Amino acid sequence: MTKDKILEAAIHQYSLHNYHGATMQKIAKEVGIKPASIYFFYKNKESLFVAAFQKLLEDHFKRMQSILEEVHEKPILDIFATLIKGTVEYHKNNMNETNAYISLVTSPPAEIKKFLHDHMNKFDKWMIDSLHHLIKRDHPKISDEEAVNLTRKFILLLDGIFWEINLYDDDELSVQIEQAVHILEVLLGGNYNAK
Amino acid sequence: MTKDKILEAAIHQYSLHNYHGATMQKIAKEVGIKPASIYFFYKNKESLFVAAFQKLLEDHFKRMQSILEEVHEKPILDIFATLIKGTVEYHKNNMNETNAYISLVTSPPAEIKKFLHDHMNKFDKWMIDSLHHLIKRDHPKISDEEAVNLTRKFILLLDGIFWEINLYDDDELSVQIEQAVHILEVLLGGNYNAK
Amino acid sequence: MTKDKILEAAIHQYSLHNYHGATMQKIAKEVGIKPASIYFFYKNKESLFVAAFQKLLEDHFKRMQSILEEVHEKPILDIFATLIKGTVEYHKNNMNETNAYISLVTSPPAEIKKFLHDHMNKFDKWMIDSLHHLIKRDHPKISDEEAVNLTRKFILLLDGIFWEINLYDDDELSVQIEQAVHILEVLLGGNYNAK
Amino acid sequence: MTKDKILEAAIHQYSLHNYHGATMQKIAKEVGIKPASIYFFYKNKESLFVAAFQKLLEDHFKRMQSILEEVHEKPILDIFATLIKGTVEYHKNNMNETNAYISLVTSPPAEIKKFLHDHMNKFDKWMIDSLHHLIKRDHPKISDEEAVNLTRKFILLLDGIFWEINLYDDDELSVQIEQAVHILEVLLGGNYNAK
DNA sequence: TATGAATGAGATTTCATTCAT
DNA sequence: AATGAATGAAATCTCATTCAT
Repeated sequence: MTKDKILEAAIHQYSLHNYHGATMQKIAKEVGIKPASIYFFYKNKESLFVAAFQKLLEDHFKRMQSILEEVHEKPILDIFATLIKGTVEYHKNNMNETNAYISLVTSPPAEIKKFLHDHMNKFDKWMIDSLHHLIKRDHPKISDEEAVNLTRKFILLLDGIFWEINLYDDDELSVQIEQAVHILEVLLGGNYNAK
Repeated sequence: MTKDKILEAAIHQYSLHNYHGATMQKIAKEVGIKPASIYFFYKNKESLFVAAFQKLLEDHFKRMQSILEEVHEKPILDIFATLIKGTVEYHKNNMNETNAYISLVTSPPAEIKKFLHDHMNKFDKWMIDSLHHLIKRDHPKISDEEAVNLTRKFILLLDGIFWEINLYDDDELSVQIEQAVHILEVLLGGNYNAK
Repeated sequence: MTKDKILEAAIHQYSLHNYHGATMQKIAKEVGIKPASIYFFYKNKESLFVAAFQKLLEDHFKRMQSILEEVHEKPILDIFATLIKGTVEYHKNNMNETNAYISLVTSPPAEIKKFLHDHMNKFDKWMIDSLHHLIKRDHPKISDEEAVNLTRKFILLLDGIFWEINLYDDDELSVQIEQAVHILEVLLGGNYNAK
Repeated sequence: MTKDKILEAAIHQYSLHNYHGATMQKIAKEVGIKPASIYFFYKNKESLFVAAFQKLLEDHFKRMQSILEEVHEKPILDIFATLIKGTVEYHKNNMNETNAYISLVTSPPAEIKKFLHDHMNKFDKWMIDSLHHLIKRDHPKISDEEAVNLTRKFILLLDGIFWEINLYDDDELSVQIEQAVHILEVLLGGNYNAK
């Protein structure tokens, strides 16, 4: 559908050139239509990008949910590792969207700032709740506070890996993922010297 | 000096609006000159931004070096903590430059990509070398491999915190910094009898 | 059609002010549109002028062909005279195009140099072939070499007249045309003292 | 002297890009000074070019005079031939100035039109007078009217050759010069028993 | 649904010129 | 005699948008 293709092209162009550089011209060209035609589907550039960003964030959220769903029966360390690897894999396979997502988070256009903040809260809450529940399932003796802190540490590591997707090539990134998993192992098991 | 003021204004406008949104008009206005005057100092927009980005990366590097210099006599855990806090503090105090730095890293203009990559390599190499040396100083029994891995873990945590500067407010960020320091403590065997 | 009107205005402005003086502003004003609209039809100034110059040269060629066609049944001296007078008349009536043509030939923009050279070759070849054939028709005893040289002489005289269109007013030019015709008469007939 | 070098650079740039394209920037660069420095010597662009064009026309005139002076003792046909060859040679060796001269004649800037017209008249008058006198010297029987017409024919041929300097390469031009000389030979009765 | 044609606004850049030094 | 610094004006071109078809 043309409307969806416009959305995808908008995200792609945004990932390449940011808001001001993602021109209606370039978007239209990528879709194979004329700029005037975009206005049949979207009122103007701003509303096109509001729609594009919503799709972007929702896709990202859904993806994270589906990863968690797939692995939620495994032990918590496996879940952690799978989430990290799944995140990396997803972003490697969707660099367009990921770059757009990063640009969006780091310098959101004024119009979408509120929407973005709400989304982030929802996402964080969901992840903390889900992980907290799974930690307690596997390690019933861990206190609530410890479980929360462990979740926070996991998110911190996930954010570190996420940022490093931009900085490192595949091999270096694999090493960093190992480091992250190893940290979680230590935190969960205490069998540090066992490694 | 006008030339330097132009550079700073370019970075500021870049942090606000990215490359295409940082117009010569806005930059000139911020400096208090007319757009045409910029061309006396810089051949064109591209070369202005190449100069701006070089300054940005060099400033960032120098700042990290000076933080490390200030604390290098303390125990390694303090150094880790200070580096993390110093990084956060620096970025909080220089949001212009930080946002510009992030935009630059996530979606660098084609012309500066090589320069950026070289800089990143230099910076990483410097940080790994410096920390490796300090870890061995305080924990002489740690093997080279372990020291390298510890450094990598520290960088991973630092990257996580760095990314979260964008996402969290001050209080939340403090909590995350605590988590990071706690992880490093654990890794260094602080409250782990296992080590 | 707007596209054609732009072309004509470009030629006119070029004849008045040369390439750098023929601004998009002036061209648009002459057409009755805004400068930005030109870019709907032509990618940029350069490609507009490449198109304009092609039209210019083609028009000139076609005109010369049609003159020759009209008179080719008359005796060769009449043909010579008609070609000279036709050339002058055409240029007097199309001073825009003629001035543009001269500017083009004397200082062609780099982009059109090859096209210009090819055109000139084609034009020369056509004129020499056509005239050679007509000379032999009327004066079968003239050798091939003599016919070629006579053609060359005619072209030389035509070029002289052409250049003098710029220098002389109408009366002076008429005198010069007479001189040219007289020379051709002499060359063809040898009855020099007859005049 | 800088003032003269500016003049030469102005002519050169004019020959390359015409009035609007010959910028103070380019002229200054060719001289090796800064644009602002030109204003020490010339009030503004217009007065610089008035001076440049005067020099151009005077140089051209002087050159023609000196050629004539060198050969005025030879027979008239030799004088004709030498003038033609001298003109070509001069222009081939001074393409900068020649192109500037042609541009000037074909599309003079408004400010210099009067000066140009006066110069042309003076030049023509001088050439007609000089040649008329020399024709009568060698061919005392030729009537005044015939002498005038012969001079006109010579000028016509000279103009033809002049225009062809732009169109033909060296070899082709040599052939055309031969044609011109041959015509003059015929007109002077060289190998025509009819006269 | 889609486009051709057009435009106002504004972006980048160039240019002639000025003026203090 | 020459320049560094600056600017108003204008040139080229882009961009979001409109509207009739």
